[in-house]
Order: sequence, then structure tokens, then C-alpha cells
Amino acid sequence: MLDIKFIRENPDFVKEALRLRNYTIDIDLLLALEDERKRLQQQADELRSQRNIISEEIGMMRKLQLKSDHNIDTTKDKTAEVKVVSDTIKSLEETISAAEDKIASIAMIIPNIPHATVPIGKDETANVEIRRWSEPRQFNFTPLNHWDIAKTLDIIDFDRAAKIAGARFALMKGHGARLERALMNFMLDHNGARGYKEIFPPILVNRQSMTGTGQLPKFAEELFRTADPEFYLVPTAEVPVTNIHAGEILKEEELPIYYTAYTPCFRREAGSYGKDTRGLIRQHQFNKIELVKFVKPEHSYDELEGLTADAADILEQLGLPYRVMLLSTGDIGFSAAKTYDIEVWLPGQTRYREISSCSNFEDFQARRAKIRFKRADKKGTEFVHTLNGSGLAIGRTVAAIIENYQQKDGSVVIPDVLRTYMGIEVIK
RNA sequence: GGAGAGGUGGCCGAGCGGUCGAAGGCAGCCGCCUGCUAAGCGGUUGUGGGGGUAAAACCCCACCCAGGGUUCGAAUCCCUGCCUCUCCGCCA
Repeated sequence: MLDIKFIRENPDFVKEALRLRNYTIDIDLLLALEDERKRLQQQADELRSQRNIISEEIGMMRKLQLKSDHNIDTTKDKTAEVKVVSDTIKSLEETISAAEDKIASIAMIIPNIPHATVPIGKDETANVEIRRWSEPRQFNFTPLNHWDIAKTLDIIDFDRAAKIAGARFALMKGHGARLERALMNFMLDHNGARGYKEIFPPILVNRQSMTGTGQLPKFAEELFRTADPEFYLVPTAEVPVTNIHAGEILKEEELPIYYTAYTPCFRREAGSYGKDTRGLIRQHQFNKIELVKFVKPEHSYDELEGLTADAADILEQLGLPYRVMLLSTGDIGFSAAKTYDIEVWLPGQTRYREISSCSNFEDFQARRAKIRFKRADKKGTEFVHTLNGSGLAIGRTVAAIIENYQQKDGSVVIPDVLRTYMGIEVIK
């Protein structure tokens, strides 16, 4: 959520930012509603002040009456007078509440404002490549897709997964299951060594948490939800982990806070019919290790570089070629101010595919989730800046390892750093 | 699932429906005092919104889990929800 004061003071700037992000939202309407709300609020406050004064008087009069012997009620006039005031307040409150709902319904679907360094463009074609690491391997045979290799090795069974659950699910078997688990442990250990505290959060969360990080109300169609009682299945650990500090006022010296968490992630993938229908790339359920940071505003962009480097280092440890893309205004996520995607090379598709997305949300999520901190030498509170990134998506990493480490005989060599976790050197 | 108890400020803990934003204690901060000791004395310490100011001071409103209700007036009464605790049952 944006600061309504900021919108009021910089309406043209906000409108331009929305245009660059391909959003059409009536900012003038929002501001008009907000002005109206404020005006009504002032009226209500004034009336409440009156009511408080008169009610106090009534209290005093009652007290005096009790002390004297008269049992004539002298408060009748006052009571009648304040009753009118009270009724007016009540009807004003209803109007205000309606206005607030209307304002929230607009404010909650306004995306974050892109950082000045974000390239301008209408979609992903405007993304900018920042750097590459390593060269794609040269094969002396035609590299296969991971699903074909995995089928032959009998380590992933998509057919039976479809029987059990449906399309976009995977059944990992034997060394496949083992590889999945090895990667989870390797990544958590890696992140832990870099100062991220390990978290294992709830995977079903409430509506408030989903709203705090920005999935709701705008992206409900992407989420799985339970009926009774109502819970949402997390689409990323970002949701429960960022909400760890929702509603809190942190001490300055507690910052920065780094967390890493493994969770399964659940996504409807509505609207992506026909896209990545085969293989591990796009699943309704997948495992992911997430990195989350809570930092002071003045450090958040340095922290974004560090976060991205931490995620990228995992790929370097695994020996997987990647490139870092800076997302353009047209491609950046709803809550993010700046995002780097890390894309891993997939020989089976002869292209780079997103394996991590690292974002600085500035105070956008913090304002929604009310995550604040207090500086030791200053009055009042400020919103923290939140960041997160995948470190990494496990399923896509499995796909990348299978495709990059495939041998002519159909076997898959295990990267060095995973061998102690796997207990073997080759899947064959 | 059944039966109870409870949710108050950084923490502990009071609070007959009427100066209660909330006693008291602890912790913290600022002074003072004291030649010693985690001693004593005084003051001070929440969040949000609005007004005000050069900035303060200051003023108003709201907040005692959340949302409704009763009332001239609610931390205090009623309802609903959420959460915590105890006992019984069930259970990975």
C-alpha cells in the first residue's frame, strides 16, 4: 500500500508510475474520497468532543444529586441534548465507515511505485540483463528435457501424479525424491551460513496475512483456499515469514533481520493454460526455499544486492549457469519496487528460465502489515523495508541439475556440493 | 468434540458504568542526593489520526484482543469471532 499522504502530495508522479506499470486506477477519485472522509472525520471528532463534555457534566450533576436529598432529576435537558449529538455521530460513523471501505478498495489494488533505476518498458521484453555467470555447457549429443531423462531414470512420475492429484503435480521417486530433499537441506544450510535464521512457518494462513504481503485482495484467483474454516495455502514462504512481524514495532538494534524458510508452495496457475504443461517448471505444488529480510530504509537497496548475490551463490555452488535480469516497469510484481530475476540455463529448452526472483518492497508490505521500527534517537515510528527472494525454487533446480548434468548414456551426475547430501555421485 | 478460566501500557498487575489513557510494581530515561554495595528522592516514558507551530510547546479525537450492541456516557454490561490456559474425550 502507498502512503495516502504521498499520493496526495505527488498525484502526477503516482499517475505516471501507474501508467508505466500498465495500471489504470482513478487516483483523483481516491483523493476526493479521502478528502471527504477526512472532512467527515473532523466533524465526528468535533461532535464527540461535545458529547464527552456534556456527558461529563451529566455525571457531575448526578453525583451532586446523590449527595443532596432532592430526587429531582436535573439532567433531563442535558440528556436530551446530547442524545441528538450522539445520534448524529452514529450516522456520521456509518458514512465514514462506508467511505473508508471505498477508499480501501481502491488503495489496496494500487501497486508499488517502481524505483528510479527500474527500466521503463511495457513488458518482459524491456527487462535488462545485468550479468551472466558461467557459460552454458557444450554437448556432444542432443540434450534432452528433464522430464524425458527423469522418466527413463524413473525418478519422477508425472503420470501417476496426475492419477493421484491431477495435472501440474509431480511424484518424486527414489533418487528423485532424494535429490529434492538434498537440495532443500543444502540450500537451508547455505543460507543459514550466510546469516539467515531458519524458519518453518505455517503453510495455511489467514486472509490478513495474504493481504499484508499483497496477494489479496487483487490476486485471489491465484490462491488455493480451504472452505471451513477458511485458510489460504501459501503461494510462497514470503507470506508467513514476512507476516512474522506484522503489527509489531521493532527496536532499531534488532534490524536487519534475515530469515530463510522452506515451505511447499501452492499456486492455481489460473490463466497459464498451455504454458509449461510438461515437466517441473510450472506446478500447482512445489517446494521452495525463501529468503526474507527486514531492514532499515536507508539500507534496503544494498540489502537487495546482497540478497540477490546470496541466491545466485547457490547456483554457483551447484555449477549451474545463470543470468541476472532487472525487471522493467511493465513486468515487475504488484508489491515490488525493484526486482532482479535470476534465470538458470536449461539445455533441454536451450534458454534461461526464472529460478529466483529477488525484490525490494520498500515500505509497501510493511505499511499493509504494519511492520514498524523505532529509532533510538527519534520520536515516533517508521515502517521497515521488506525484501525477499527465492533461494531457490527446488523443482526448477532439480530440472536444471538433470538437464545440465545429463550424460550421453542418460545418467545424471550429482554436483559436488550435493554428494554428501545424496550419498551417491551419479543417478543412473 | 465436551466442561471451565482468561485476554488491560515494554513486562507484571489493579480497575463500584461517569476527569481512566487507565492505580501500584518492575524495567527504561532525565535530574537530585549519597564517598562504597543492581541503595534513596523527584520527574518522566505508548500508538494512530486531525488541528497548530519555522520547528516545538500545545489542543482535539480514537485505541484497555477484534467486530457489533445497550447507554447521555463502556476498559467496565450484552452478543459474535479470534487467541491463550486447565480438565475430559479423540488423535499424527
